[in-house]
Amino acid sequence: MVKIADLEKVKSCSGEFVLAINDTLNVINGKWKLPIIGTLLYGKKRFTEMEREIPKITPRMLSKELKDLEMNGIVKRTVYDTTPVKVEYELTKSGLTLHKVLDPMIEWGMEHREHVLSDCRN
Amino acid sequence: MVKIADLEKVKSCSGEFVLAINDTLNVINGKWKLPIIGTLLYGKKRFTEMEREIPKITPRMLSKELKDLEMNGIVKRTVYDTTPVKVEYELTKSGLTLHKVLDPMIEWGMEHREHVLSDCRN
DNA sequence: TATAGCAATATACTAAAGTATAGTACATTT
DNA sequence: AAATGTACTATACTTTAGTATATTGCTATA
Repeated sequence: MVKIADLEKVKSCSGEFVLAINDTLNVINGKWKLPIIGTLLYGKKRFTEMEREIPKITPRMLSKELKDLEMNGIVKRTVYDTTPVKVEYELTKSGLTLHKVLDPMIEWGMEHREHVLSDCRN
Repeated sequence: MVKIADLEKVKSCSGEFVLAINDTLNVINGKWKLPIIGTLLYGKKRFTEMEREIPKITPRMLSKELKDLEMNGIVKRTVYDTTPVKVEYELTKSGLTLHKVLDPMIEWGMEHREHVLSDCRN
Protein backbone atom coordinates (compact mmCIF):
# COMPACT_ATOMS: atom_id res chain seq x y z
CA MET A 1 0.00 0.00 0.00
CA VAL A 2 1.31 3.40 -0.99
CA LYS A 3 0.88 6.41 1.27
CA ILE A 4 -0.25 9.62 -0.38
CA ALA A 5 2.62 11.53 1.25
CA ASP A 6 5.13 9.18 -0.43
CA LEU A 7 3.41 9.53 -3.74
CA GLU A 8 3.60 13.30 -3.48
CA LYS A 9 7.28 13.08 -2.65
CA VAL A 10 7.93 10.95 -5.69
CA LYS A 11 5.91 13.31 -7.85
CA SER A 12 7.65 16.52 -6.75
CA CYS A 13 10.92 14.69 -7.13
CA SER A 14 10.03 13.68 -10.66
CA GLY A 15 9.20 17.33 -11.23
CA GLU A 16 12.80 18.24 -10.45
CA PHE A 17 13.95 15.46 -12.72
CA VAL A 18 11.85 16.89 -15.52
CA LEU A 19 13.59 20.22 -14.97
CA ALA A 20 17.03 18.63 -15.19
CA ILE A 21 16.03 16.70 -18.30
CA ASN A 22 14.72 19.87 -19.88
CA ASP A 23 17.98 21.66 -19.11
CA THR A 24 19.73 18.90 -21.02
CA LEU A 25 17.19 18.90 -23.84
CA ASN A 26 17.47 22.65 -24.33
CA VAL A 27 21.19 22.28 -24.89
CA ILE A 28 20.89 19.76 -27.73
CA ASN A 29 17.51 20.81 -29.09
CA GLY A 30 16.79 22.17 -32.53
CA LYS A 31 17.76 21.17 -35.99
CA TRP A 32 21.38 22.31 -35.95
CA LYS A 33 22.80 21.82 -32.42
CA LEU A 34 23.86 18.21 -32.92
CA PRO A 35 25.50 18.73 -36.31
CA ILE A 36 27.39 21.68 -34.83
CA ILE A 37 28.51 19.74 -31.78
CA GLY A 38 29.33 16.89 -34.14
CA THR A 39 31.82 18.87 -36.21
CA LEU A 40 33.45 20.29 -33.11
CA LEU A 41 34.14 16.78 -31.80
CA TYR A 42 36.99 16.65 -34.31
CA GLY A 43 38.63 19.79 -32.93
CA LYS A 44 38.57 23.56 -33.18
CA LYS A 45 36.79 25.03 -36.17
CA ARG A 46 36.33 28.43 -37.77
CA PHE A 47 33.00 29.86 -38.84
CA THR A 48 33.25 29.37 -42.57
CA GLU A 49 34.79 25.97 -42.09
CA MET A 50 31.72 24.85 -40.14
CA GLU A 51 29.44 26.45 -42.71
CA ARG A 52 31.06 24.28 -45.36
CA GLU A 53 31.00 21.11 -43.26
CA ILE A 54 27.37 21.30 -42.17
CA PRO A 55 25.20 20.81 -45.26
CA LYS A 56 22.41 23.35 -45.82
CA ILE A 57 23.02 25.44 -42.72
CA THR A 58 22.67 29.19 -43.22
CA PRO A 59 25.10 31.65 -41.61
CA ARG A 60 22.16 33.07 -39.66
CA MET A 61 21.43 29.71 -38.05
CA LEU A 62 25.08 28.89 -37.47
CA SER A 63 25.64 32.26 -35.81
CA LYS A 64 22.49 31.98 -33.71
CA GLU A 65 23.09 28.42 -32.57
CA LEU A 66 26.76 29.04 -31.77
CA LYS A 67 25.70 31.97 -29.57
CA ASP A 68 23.17 29.71 -27.90
CA LEU A 69 25.72 26.99 -27.29
CA GLU A 70 28.21 29.56 -26.00
CA MET A 71 25.68 30.98 -23.55
CA ASN A 72 24.94 27.45 -22.36
CA GLY A 73 28.63 26.80 -21.72
CA ILE A 74 28.95 24.11 -24.38
CA VAL A 75 31.09 26.00 -26.87
CA LYS A 76 33.98 28.39 -26.34
CA ARG A 77 34.56 31.24 -28.79
CA THR A 78 38.06 32.64 -29.17
CA VAL A 79 38.86 35.77 -31.17
CA TYR A 80 42.46 36.12 -32.31
CA ASP A 81 43.60 39.70 -32.63
CA THR A 82 45.09 39.32 -36.09
CA THR A 83 44.27 41.16 -39.28
CA PRO A 84 41.89 39.97 -40.46
CA VAL A 85 40.42 38.63 -37.23
CA LYS A 86 40.32 34.90 -36.81
CA VAL A 87 37.56 33.34 -34.71
CA GLU A 88 37.69 29.78 -33.47
CA TYR A 89 35.04 27.63 -31.82
CA GLU A 90 35.63 24.60 -29.68
CA LEU A 91 33.78 22.44 -27.17
CA THR A 92 34.15 23.24 -23.48
CA LYS A 93 34.59 20.57 -20.80
CA SER A 94 30.82 20.52 -20.36
CA GLY A 95 30.46 20.14 -24.11
CA LEU A 96 32.79 17.17 -24.10
CA THR A 97 30.91 15.46 -21.27
CA LEU A 98 27.78 15.53 -23.41
CA HIS A 99 28.80 12.16 -24.79
CA LYS A 100 27.49 10.71 -21.52
CA VAL A 101 24.06 11.79 -22.69
CA LEU A 102 24.48 11.20 -26.40
CA ASP A 103 25.86 7.65 -26.19
CA PRO A 104 22.77 6.20 -24.46
CA MET A 105 20.62 8.11 -26.94
CA ILE A 106 22.45 6.49 -29.84
CA GLU A 107 22.04 3.07 -28.26
CA TRP A 108 18.37 3.54 -27.43
CA GLY A 109 17.62 5.06 -30.82
CA MET A 110 19.11 2.08 -32.62
CA GLU A 111 17.48 -0.54 -30.39
CA HIS A 112 14.16 1.23 -30.61
CA ARG A 113 14.35 1.33 -34.39
CA GLU A 114 14.93 -2.43 -34.40
CA HIS A 115 11.94 -2.98 -32.13
CA VAL A 116 9.71 -0.85 -34.33
CA LEU A 117 10.87 -2.72 -37.45
CA SER A 118 10.38 -6.17 -35.91
CA ASP A 119 6.91 -5.12 -34.75
CA CYS A 120 6.07 -4.24 -38.34
CA ARG A 121 7.16 -7.69 -39.55
CA ASN A 122 4.92 -9.50 -37.03
CA MET B 1 48.50 11.30 -39.31
CA VAL B 2 44.87 10.83 -40.26
CA LYS B 3 43.92 9.53 -43.68
CA ILE B 4 41.07 11.26 -45.44
CA ALA B 5 39.32 7.92 -46.01
CA ASP B 6 39.27 7.31 -42.25
CA LEU B 7 38.00 10.78 -41.60
CA GLU B 8 35.17 10.24 -44.07
CA LYS B 9 34.30 6.96 -42.38
CA VAL B 10 34.12 8.66 -39.01
CA LYS B 11 32.01 11.44 -40.46
CA SER B 12 29.45 9.23 -42.20
CA CYS B 13 29.36 7.18 -39.03
CA SER B 14 28.64 10.26 -36.95
CA GLY B 15 25.88 11.02 -39.48
CA GLU B 16 24.19 7.74 -38.56
CA PHE B 17 24.66 8.57 -34.91
CA VAL B 18 22.93 11.88 -35.43
CA LEU B 19 20.02 10.00 -36.98
CA ALA B 20 19.77 7.67 -33.99
CA ILE B 21 19.99 10.59 -31.59
CA ASN B 22 17.28 12.40 -33.50
CA ASP B 23 15.06 9.32 -33.35
CA THR B 24 15.44 9.45 -29.60
CA LEU B 25 14.97 13.21 -29.42
CA ASN B 26 11.77 13.06 -31.46
CA VAL B 27 10.29 10.65 -28.95
CA ILE B 28 10.80 12.92 -25.93
CA ASN B 29 10.60 16.28 -27.66
CA GLY B 30 8.03 18.97 -27.08
CA LYS B 31 6.53 20.56 -24.02
CA TRP B 32 4.28 17.69 -22.94
CA LYS B 33 5.99 14.37 -23.78
CA LEU B 34 8.01 14.13 -20.57
CA PRO B 35 5.14 15.05 -18.23
CA ILE B 36 2.99 12.45 -19.99
CA ILE B 37 5.65 9.74 -19.77
CA GLY B 38 6.18 10.85 -16.18
CA THR B 39 2.62 10.19 -15.08
CA LEU B 40 2.58 6.83 -16.83
CA LEU B 41 5.64 5.71 -14.84
CA TYR B 42 3.26 5.19 -11.91
CA GLY B 43 1.03 2.82 -13.87
CA LYS B 44 -1.89 2.78 -16.27
CA LYS B 45 -3.91 5.95 -16.55
CA ARG B 46 -7.13 7.11 -18.19
CA PHE B 47 -7.46 10.24 -20.31
CA THR B 48 -9.23 12.48 -17.84
CA GLU B 49 -7.03 11.24 -15.04
CA MET B 50 -3.94 12.40 -16.95
CA GLU B 51 -5.60 15.67 -17.82
CA ARG B 52 -6.04 16.31 -14.10
CA GLU B 53 -2.51 15.21 -13.17
CA ILE B 54 -0.66 17.24 -15.78
CA PRO B 55 -1.10 20.91 -14.92
CA LYS B 56 -2.22 23.24 -17.74
CA ILE B 57 -2.32 20.62 -20.49
CA THR B 58 -5.26 20.96 -22.88
CA PRO B 59 -7.21 17.92 -24.11
CA ARG B 60 -6.07 18.75 -27.63
CA MET B 61 -2.41 18.51 -26.68
CA LEU B 62 -2.93 15.42 -24.53
CA SER B 63 -4.76 13.68 -27.34
CA LYS B 64 -2.20 14.72 -29.95
CA GLU B 65 0.84 13.78 -27.90
CA LEU B 66 -0.63 10.44 -26.83
CA LYS B 67 -1.23 9.60 -30.48
CA ASP B 68 2.35 10.59 -31.24
CA LEU B 69 3.71 8.45 -28.44
CA GLU B 70 1.51 5.56 -29.52
CA MET B 71 2.75 5.77 -33.11
CA ASN B 72 6.31 5.80 -31.82
CA GLY B 73 5.71 2.64 -29.82
CA ILE B 74 6.18 4.31 -26.44
CA VAL B 75 2.60 4.18 -25.20
CA LYS B 76 -0.04 1.47 -25.54
CA ARG B 77 -3.70 2.42 -25.78
CA THR B 78 -6.31 -0.10 -24.67
CA VAL B 79 -10.02 0.37 -25.25
CA TYR B 80 -12.29 -1.67 -22.98
CA ASP B 81 -15.59 -2.57 -24.59
CA THR B 82 -17.71 -1.48 -21.67
CA THR B 83 -20.49 1.09 -21.55
CA PRO B 84 -19.31 3.73 -21.32
CA VAL B 85 -16.04 2.90 -23.01
CA LYS B 86 -12.95 2.96 -20.86
CA VAL B 87 -9.61 3.82 -22.42
CA GLU B 88 -6.34 3.18 -20.68
CA TYR B 89 -2.83 4.28 -21.53
CA GLU B 90 0.37 2.65 -20.39
CA LEU B 91 4.04 2.59 -21.28
CA THR B 92 5.28 -0.15 -23.61
CA LYS B 93 8.54 -2.04 -23.08
CA SER B 94 10.28 0.54 -25.25
CA GLY B 95 8.68 3.26 -23.15
CA LEU B 96 10.00 1.69 -19.98
CA THR B 97 13.54 1.38 -21.36
CA LEU B 98 13.57 5.15 -21.89
CA HIS B 99 14.97 5.52 -18.38
CA LYS B 100 18.31 4.46 -19.90
CA VAL B 101 18.23 7.73 -21.78
CA LEU B 102 16.55 9.87 -19.16
CA ASP B 103 18.78 8.93 -16.23
CA PRO B 104 22.00 10.21 -17.84
CA MET B 105 20.09 13.34 -18.88
CA ILE B 106 19.06 13.97 -15.28
CA GLU B 107 22.64 13.48 -14.13
CA TRP B 108 24.16 15.67 -16.83
CA GLY B 109 21.52 18.35 -16.38
CA MET B 110 22.25 18.60 -12.67
CA GLU B 111 26.03 18.52 -13.04
CA HIS B 112 25.90 21.05 -15.83
CA ARG B 113 23.78 23.41 -13.76
CA GLU B 114 26.39 23.20 -11.00
CA HIS B 115 29.19 23.97 -13.44
CA VAL B 116 27.34 26.97 -14.81
CA LEU B 117 26.67 28.25 -11.30
CA SER B 118 30.28 27.81 -10.15
CA ASP B 119 31.48 29.55 -13.32
CA CYS B 120 29.31 32.51 -12.36
CA ARG B 121 30.87 32.68 -8.90
CA ASN B 122 34.43 32.77 -10.28
C1' DT C 1 -35.27 16.23 -17.79
C1' DA C 2 -31.04 18.59 -16.48
C1' DT C 3 -26.42 18.00 -15.20
C1' DA C 4 -22.06 15.90 -14.98
C1' DG C 5 -18.37 12.80 -16.49
C1' DC C 6 -15.66 10.40 -20.22
C1' DA C 7 -12.83 10.64 -24.35
C1' DA C 8 -11.95 13.13 -27.21
C1' DT C 9 -12.39 16.53 -31.97
C1' DA C 10 -12.91 21.19 -34.46
C1' DT C 11 -11.73 25.76 -35.35
C1' DA C 12 -9.18 29.69 -34.91
C1' DC C 13 -5.55 31.80 -33.17
C1' DT C 14 -0.46 33.19 -31.34
C1' DA C 15 4.34 32.19 -30.71
C1' DA C 16 8.54 29.96 -31.68
C1' DA C 17 11.65 27.90 -34.90
C1' DG C 18 13.67 27.84 -39.18
C1' DT C 19 14.51 29.51 -44.26
C1' DA C 20 15.76 32.60 -48.06
C1' DT C 21 18.11 36.24 -49.58
C1' DA C 22 20.72 40.22 -49.31
C1' DG C 23 24.06 43.14 -47.28
C1' DT C 24 28.08 44.86 -44.13
C1' DA C 25 32.93 45.86 -43.01
C1' DC C 26 37.02 44.39 -43.14
C1' DA C 27 41.26 42.28 -45.79
C1' DT C 28 43.89 39.77 -49.32
C1' DT C 29 44.59 38.18 -53.95
C1' DT C 30 44.44 38.73 -59.17
C1' DA D 1 39.97 48.08 -59.87
C1' DA D 2 37.45 43.67 -59.38
C1' DA D 3 36.89 39.48 -57.27
C1' DT D 4 37.24 36.53 -53.33
C1' DG D 5 37.35 35.27 -48.38
C1' DT D 6 36.02 35.89 -43.36
C1' DA D 7 32.61 36.52 -39.90
C1' DC D 8 28.87 37.78 -39.50
C1' DT D 9 23.86 40.82 -39.27
C1' DA D 10 19.20 42.42 -41.18
C1' DT D 11 14.81 41.79 -43.10
C1' DA D 12 11.07 39.33 -44.54
C1' DC D 13 8.98 35.20 -44.95
C1' DT D 14 7.13 30.17 -44.06
C1' DT D 15 6.49 26.29 -41.17
C1' DT D 16 5.78 23.99 -36.94
C1' DA D 17 4.40 23.94 -32.13
C1' DG D 18 1.38 25.21 -28.80
C1' DT D 19 -2.99 27.79 -26.85
C1' DA D 20 -7.86 29.04 -26.21
C1' DT D 21 -12.35 27.92 -26.52
C1' DA D 22 -16.29 25.46 -28.02
C1' DT D 23 -18.55 21.27 -29.32
C1' DT D 24 -19.61 16.16 -30.02
C1' DG D 25 -21.71 11.67 -28.73
C1' DC D 26 -22.15 8.77 -25.35
C1' DT D 27 -23.81 7.27 -20.40
C1' DA D 28 -24.83 7.64 -15.55
C1' DT D 29 -26.65 10.09 -11.88
C1' DA D 30 -29.66 13.68 -9.34
